[in-house]
Amino acid sequence: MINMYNDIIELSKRRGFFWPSFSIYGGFSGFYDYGPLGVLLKENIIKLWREDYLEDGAIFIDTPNLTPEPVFKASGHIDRFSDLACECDKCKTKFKLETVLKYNGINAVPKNLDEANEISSKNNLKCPVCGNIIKKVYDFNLMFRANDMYLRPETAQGIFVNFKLLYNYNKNRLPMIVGQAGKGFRNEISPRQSLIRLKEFNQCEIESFFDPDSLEFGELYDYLPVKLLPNTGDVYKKTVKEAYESGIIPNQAMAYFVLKTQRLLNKIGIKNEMLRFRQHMPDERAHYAADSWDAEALIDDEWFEIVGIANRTNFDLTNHGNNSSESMTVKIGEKEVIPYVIEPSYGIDRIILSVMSQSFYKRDNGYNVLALNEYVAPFHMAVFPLLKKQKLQEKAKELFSNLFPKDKYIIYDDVGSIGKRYARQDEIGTPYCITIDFQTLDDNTVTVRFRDSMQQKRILISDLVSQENPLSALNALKIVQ
RNA sequence: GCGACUGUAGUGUAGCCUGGUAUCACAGUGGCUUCCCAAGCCACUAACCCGGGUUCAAAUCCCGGCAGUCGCACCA
Repeated sequence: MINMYNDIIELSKRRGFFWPSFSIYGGFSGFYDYGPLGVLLKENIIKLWREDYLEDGAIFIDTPNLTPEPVFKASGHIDRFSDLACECDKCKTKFKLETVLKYNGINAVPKNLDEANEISSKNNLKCPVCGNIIKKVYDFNLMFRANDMYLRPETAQGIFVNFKLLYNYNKNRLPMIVGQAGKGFRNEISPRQSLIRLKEFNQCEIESFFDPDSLEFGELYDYLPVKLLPNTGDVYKKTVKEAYESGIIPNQAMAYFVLKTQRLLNKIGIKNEMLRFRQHMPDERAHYAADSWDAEALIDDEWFEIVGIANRTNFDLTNHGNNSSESMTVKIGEKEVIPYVIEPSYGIDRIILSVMSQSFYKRDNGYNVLALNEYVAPFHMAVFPLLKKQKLQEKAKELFSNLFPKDKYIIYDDVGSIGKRYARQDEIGTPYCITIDFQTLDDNTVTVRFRDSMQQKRILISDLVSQENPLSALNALKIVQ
């Protein structure tokens, strides 16, 4: 990695997409702020996600970040969302306990701290680094604790604990698709790479509930072939539909969400050739998952997980049913079942970084361009007076206020020269710039300048402001051009 | 968390070795210019990561902390 990535980090800070949090106090790793442009970009992405799932009849909720202990006791996060770890007294190196056991030729797999301590006291565990005997064994949980509560490591549990209310809302029908956009928190040991590994991050999760006997949803349709890496080691480039039909993706609902995710990510701006789906190896899966496929995006030359699509079976509902006062059983016809869950979980911060990185390029003259598409670009268009002349400024402001009621994502700029303003908009991804010049004062025409081709076209102001949607008028103009 | 390297205006940097409070560019503000791809000129604003030590004097040398990059480990 690191070429384009560095440019993105620098651009983001300078222009206001994102930057490290709390930097006036020396910084604090694992936390990032979204700036004025980043907020717009993020909201646009979440909006695409929400609208895409509304198409499937999804419903959405919003639940607390702080969550009481019993919820995570039931979900398995208290016991299993942690690593047994140990530390060498002498050289202070910390290890996963598993690593030290392997090093010492011990095959036992302790399930909890008691078992781990027992193994540790019966064997002399040598430190792989200095050879000293390791005594200190402890449990490192990846959740943040706040008094007797935990900050949720995923938004999903907020949906599971509300299953019955949601099911009732949904008129007792399956499949049921429920989404939540919100924050998740993980105590990462070493946060790295800006938005890639954050301690506090943005998630958009979908929990889709099914009759366990029919893990089927929607219709698979033909779409672009995409790289698929099942855990057999094979590599395919196929449409998702073909992958399902040839058994590479094991169930229809999983295939449906892989396909949906591919299309959504493409729409957001992840390039299809820089996207792949990789199935987890069995030992790689989360404690709740029976099968998992990650969508991975290419940033420079490294692949990063941006979406995880997991088959959670009825693991969560069964556990909440057993540990709470609520039964999670539903009646379908004659049978009583606990629904199965397929979960596509979107890491918004990573998606943002991927989109920016994949959209970024330098022109021959060295100037930056962020070729964001109109769905996610913070601003749709910019309006300029050619010069800082009162008559041009007035005319430009007039055009701005006529366009604004129809599209709020417009920016007015008269700072610096016209060339600088074009360059500035290129760098923040604005697809169209509209310039008022001296000719405008005579014939009410303006120039429209296209970000990607840098070409211009002159049109009548009235042809633009008479449109219900000026952006689509500009899109049409681009196609004609 | 370990190791190596690093930390100077909003951004990117020079200065650090060989101590004397800081260079340049871009961005920003004001002014002049009929100027369509980061134009020019003038003026202004703006920084030595934090703490301690050595010294008459520390951006510079020493120690500690914090943060970043890379490598190892970690990534449910």
